[in-house]
Amino acid sequence: MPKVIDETKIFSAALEILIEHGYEGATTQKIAEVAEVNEVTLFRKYGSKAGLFEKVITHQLSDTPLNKLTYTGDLETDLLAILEAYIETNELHGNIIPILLIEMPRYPDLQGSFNTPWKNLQGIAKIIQEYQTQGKLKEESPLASLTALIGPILVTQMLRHTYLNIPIPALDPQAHVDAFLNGRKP
Amino acid sequence: MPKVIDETKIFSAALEILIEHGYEGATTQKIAEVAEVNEVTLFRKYGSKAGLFEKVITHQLSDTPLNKLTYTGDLETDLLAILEAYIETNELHGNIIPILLIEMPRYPDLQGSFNTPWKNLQGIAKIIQEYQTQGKLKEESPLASLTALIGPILVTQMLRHTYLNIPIPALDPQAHVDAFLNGRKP
DNA sequence: ATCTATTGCAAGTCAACACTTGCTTATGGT
DNA sequence: ACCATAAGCAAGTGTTGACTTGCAATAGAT
Repeated sequence: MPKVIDETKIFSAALEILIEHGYEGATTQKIAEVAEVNEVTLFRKYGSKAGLFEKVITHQLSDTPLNKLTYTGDLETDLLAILEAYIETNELHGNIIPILLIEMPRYPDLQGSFNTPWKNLQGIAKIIQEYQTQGKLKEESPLASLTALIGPILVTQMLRHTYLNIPIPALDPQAHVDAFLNGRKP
Repeated sequence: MPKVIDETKIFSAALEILIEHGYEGATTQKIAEVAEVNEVTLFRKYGSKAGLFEKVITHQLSDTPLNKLTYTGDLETDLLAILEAYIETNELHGNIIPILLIEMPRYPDLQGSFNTPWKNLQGIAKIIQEYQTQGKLKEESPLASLTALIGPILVTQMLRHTYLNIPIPALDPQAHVDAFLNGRKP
């Protein structure tokens, strides 16, 4: 009955369910229920499920800690900031990055939606490249450095989300940065 | 009309489709079509879709390069072998590890199926632990070392499977092992 | 040659999902 | 006070998916 509904509630509900159940599993019914709006409203506002998720992903992922990162000139500080931003993002929306990476190729509808998170990653690659040209970091594809930096956390958190009965130790950002730097001195 | 059908054909078809389309997207129709058997046969032999996939995963993943790895005493050789086994496994069945990691928590049916690949990972952790106790590798949770070793390839290959229009450089195993070792000297 | 187990085939059931339509209701702007 | 707009509600459509059933065909073991 209200004239205007809370769109952010729709967005956060949709993202939450996407993360938990995947794109197929994120049914419009469930989203409507969690967001406390009528299912029909979703179609009237966004046209289709794909249209909804395009807005959801761009909106919800446009202000993660990951795109507030900047180049400071202090390599170790920046690497730590990158790691912690990634961890925080994943704590906010559990495991969103690998989930998008897996689901994207399956559903072409989602392809456009990945532009936002992808720009974040490219921004980080730029920061790394800066340090490379300064000779503070080994010369290699910045994406290679980025995957070396982020890969281990990503896997650790994926393992932790599987709810296996085996305890997965949390990754220590400082130790990881140290190891990364030792391996990547020019 | 034949009396006995080729079960391995069913298994490989099912795994291939699982990888490409996920668990939900791997419909019994598609599997039957690719495996060239009647859909009804699947239900008669395996009872349900979940039952089918339990057999599929244990069978198809019980002889990957990943569980032929052994401790040789030469650290660098073994690390390289681990990396290459992982890469080969993923080339055989595209990206299977992260896909299972993502899909498992969604479908409890799959939980049992992950036992086989999980044992592989634990076997590798054992090898790493051996080198740690010998003082050839930094002491830390073997799983932490393992994720540091495998994480970067896993992410690289996930990115390559997204078919973004951005070229993702392949990871150089030797360079990665070198960096890993530099970072993990005791 | 015969019997039996395994498969194919056709048809169907039941549920869920994306999406639509027609109508009503309330609210905010004027 | 009024009206346009946005939302709710009920019902329905068409499709697809997992799974079932009944029957016919065939190949292997005896």
